[in-house]
This record gives sequence, C-alpha cells and structure tokens, in this order.
Amino acid sequence: MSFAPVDEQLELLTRGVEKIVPEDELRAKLQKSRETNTPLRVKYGIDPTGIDLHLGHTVPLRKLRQFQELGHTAVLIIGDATARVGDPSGRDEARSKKLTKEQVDANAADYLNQCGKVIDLSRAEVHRNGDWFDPMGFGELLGLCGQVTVAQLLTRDDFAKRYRDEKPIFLHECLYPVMQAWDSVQIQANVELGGTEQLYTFMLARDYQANAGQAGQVGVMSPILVGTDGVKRMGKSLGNYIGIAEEPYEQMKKFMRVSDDNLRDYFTLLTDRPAEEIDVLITGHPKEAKVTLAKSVIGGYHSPAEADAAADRWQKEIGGGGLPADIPDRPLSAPADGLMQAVDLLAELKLTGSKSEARRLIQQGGMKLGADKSPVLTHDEQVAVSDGLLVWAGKKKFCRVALT
RNA sequence: GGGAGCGUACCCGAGUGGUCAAAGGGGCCAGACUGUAAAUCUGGUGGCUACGCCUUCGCAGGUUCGAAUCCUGCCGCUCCCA
Repeated sequence: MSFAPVDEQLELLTRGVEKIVPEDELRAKLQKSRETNTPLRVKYGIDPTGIDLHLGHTVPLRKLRQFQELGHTAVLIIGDATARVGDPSGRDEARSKKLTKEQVDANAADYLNQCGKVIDLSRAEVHRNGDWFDPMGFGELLGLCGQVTVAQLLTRDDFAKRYRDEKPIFLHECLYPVMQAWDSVQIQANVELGGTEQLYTFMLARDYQANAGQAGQVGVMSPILVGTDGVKRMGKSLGNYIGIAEEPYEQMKKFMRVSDDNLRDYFTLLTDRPAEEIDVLITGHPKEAKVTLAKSVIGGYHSPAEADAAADRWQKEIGGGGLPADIPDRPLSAPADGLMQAVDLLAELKLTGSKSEARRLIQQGGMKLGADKSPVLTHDEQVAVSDGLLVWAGKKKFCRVALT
C-alpha cells in the first residue's frame, strides 16, 4: 500500500495533540515510512485493572485509530504484568487491591472488546507484557533498574507529594515506568500514545531503545480530558467519567452536565468534526452544541437511533419541563383511611433513604405531588394517597404510586 | 531490633475530660438563579415513636458523676534510626 503525503498525515495526527517529543522526529519517521513503504508501529498500552473504558481513554485510542486509517500498525499492549503493579501516575496513594490472574484475564478480554469500538482490532497487534516480564530473570530486571535513579523518580509529582505527606511509596510501584518503557523495546515501537503525564516514561523508553540499538520512539501526548465535573481529569475513581459501555441515556445525562467551558475540548478530542465546524457549534447555543456532541459520541458507541432516543428522553425528562416520559411505579400498601403522613410516604416509596432524610427534603421544599407539582409544606401533612399518584422528591427523583 | 506518630461521620481534617451528633473543607442532597449546564447564593448532610430520646469518634475492656478526649490490651497504618 502507499502512504498519504506526510503533511497530510501530520495534519490529521497532530489534531488535538498537546505535545510531541521530540517534536520534529514524527515528521522524519513518517517521511521514512513513506519512502520505505513501511508502516509505523504505534504503541498504546492499557492495564486491565478495571472494567470500564471511559472517554478519557478514547482520546489516545482515537489517535491510534487515525494512525491505523493512515495505514500504520496499531500495537496494543495489555499490561497484565504492569497491572499487578498499578500505575502510580497521578495517584496520591497506592492501589490497594491486588488482582488475581483470573481477574486480569477477564478484564483484558473485556478491555479488548471495548477497545474494538474505537480501533480496528482485526488489524491491530495485541501483546501482553506478561509474555516478556514473567520469564524475565532477576539480572535482567536489575539491568533495567540501573538506568533509573531515585531522584528521577522523586521528581514525579505523584511520588514527590506522597513522600512529602508521609504516604507509602512501594518499591514495586517504582518499577511501573521501567516496565512500561521496556515494553517499547519489546515491540519495537516507533510511536507511543498517551497522556502528557507519561513524558518521563516515554523518554525512559527512548533510552532503553537506544541501548538496544533501536531508533527511539516518538511520544505523542494527548491532553488530559477533563471530567464531567469540569475540573479534574476524567477518571473512574473520581466519579466524573462517561463510560463507553454505559447506557445511552446515562451517557446523555452526563454529557448535558458537561461544563460549557469544556465543549471545545470535547468536540476536538472526541469527534472528527473539523475545527471550523466546531467554532460554529460552540458559538451557537451551548445546550444545542451539547446535544450535538452527545448524539455524535453516543451514536458512535451505540447507534444513531439509540442516541436520538436518549436525547429525546433527556429533553422530555430533564430538559423540557414537561412530565418525564418514563415514570417508574413503586408499590405501596394502601392505608386504611387513604391518608398518610408525608414523611412516611417518601420513606415507604424508598424515594429517600430514611425518614429523617424525608423530613429534611420536605423542609426544604423538595417534595411535590401530582402532575402540577403541588408542594408539600410540612413533614406531618396528611397526604391523600391514590393509585397512580405522582410523587416527587426533588427534581430528579420521582415515582408513581402503585397501591397494593 | 530501637524510637516517634497516627486511626474521628462518604472523603480529607479539627477537637485532647463536660457547653460534642462532634469545627472547617470537599463531595453529595435540596432550594433560588438559569439553558432543570457550569459558576454563584442559601440551607441541609447518623437514626427515631423528634422541642425529646437512642447510636456514633479503629476494636475490647477500665478509671470517672461524666470520655472522641485519660489508662490497659489488641488490631491496622506511617515515618525515622540501625
């Protein structure tokens, strides 16, 4: 096959990228690849530690797909060995749980499945780094460690902070960058993808590659995708993520909660829309832009029809003001005289976790009844309960009474 | 092996004998404002048969009229010296 002109490739590949190190080497590599008609080997590694791939992961994965589309080779590393260490990047404490081999296997399969929604797995190489780390001898490991100083490790923000705070830093965590860097030698990576926090690791890989007589890889680093809270990086443990396997409606709700300020980043990093089009979208009504964004991304992971349905439902249930499209029924045993205290009603319907909570909610004006949302004023108000009565506990929680 | 320190509500973190259901921050929930976004403001954030009562400050005992606070043991965690 023949490769597209280098400038054309670069235009696509540098979109939404924060940093390329060394800057000029990517062009040189693309040039050489085109001349020799050899695809670049583009590495991306993931640790099979959890089960939800979220949009933050898709940023480098999408970049990987772009490389694929240009004819390069995607090399996916399943970090089954590194997963046993746990990536210390950006963490202020060590991961506590140790994964069993079975868990790692299951997670790895699941991960691949999810990755397949972004990249073309049939054309990707997949490796497990346990393949070379498990049989590795101690001498060899020592050799690798001999190129990393403790001072270097401690310059990393995450370790430095922990050290300052007298939080534990385990020795095996220090091996994480070492292992990840060695992966690059094993698969002879020309390019590695990841977030900006990977700089040190990417550079270490170049050192190892040089020692092994290989040309050093180029690091292509994506910006960190901000989570739905609009502040911190998207991450599972921070609870601000949108998982790609989540239900369309769940994704929809989260997308609509994204801060306006982050819209441009989301469009740039998560869609293929050209920059000019993005400009137009975000100068328009932000709400509309969010719907467009959400439909576009959700449509890619589910189907356009499901994305539309989710958007419609959001509009009805949350965005529009009308009644929610789908109101769940909750069973309630009918009181003898048809009356019930407001607090008891909320608690019985499980709209609140306790009666105290119900009491607070009512005090703050959060309990409403019926389609016209007439407020309940006091916690001991006697409510006439009827089958099909609509009960609201705040704006987002509601149900219909089903008398039993 | 020796020494020091820590363990408080969802999380972080004050409190070191009574006025402590326990400051403050984060998160979360509700209300206002909006585009039922974000930001902001206000209130709330153990439970109950609720102007009172019960349970909570690693676990188990003890001292005391009274303990999250003092003592003993246990468990868990961290740092330092060697």
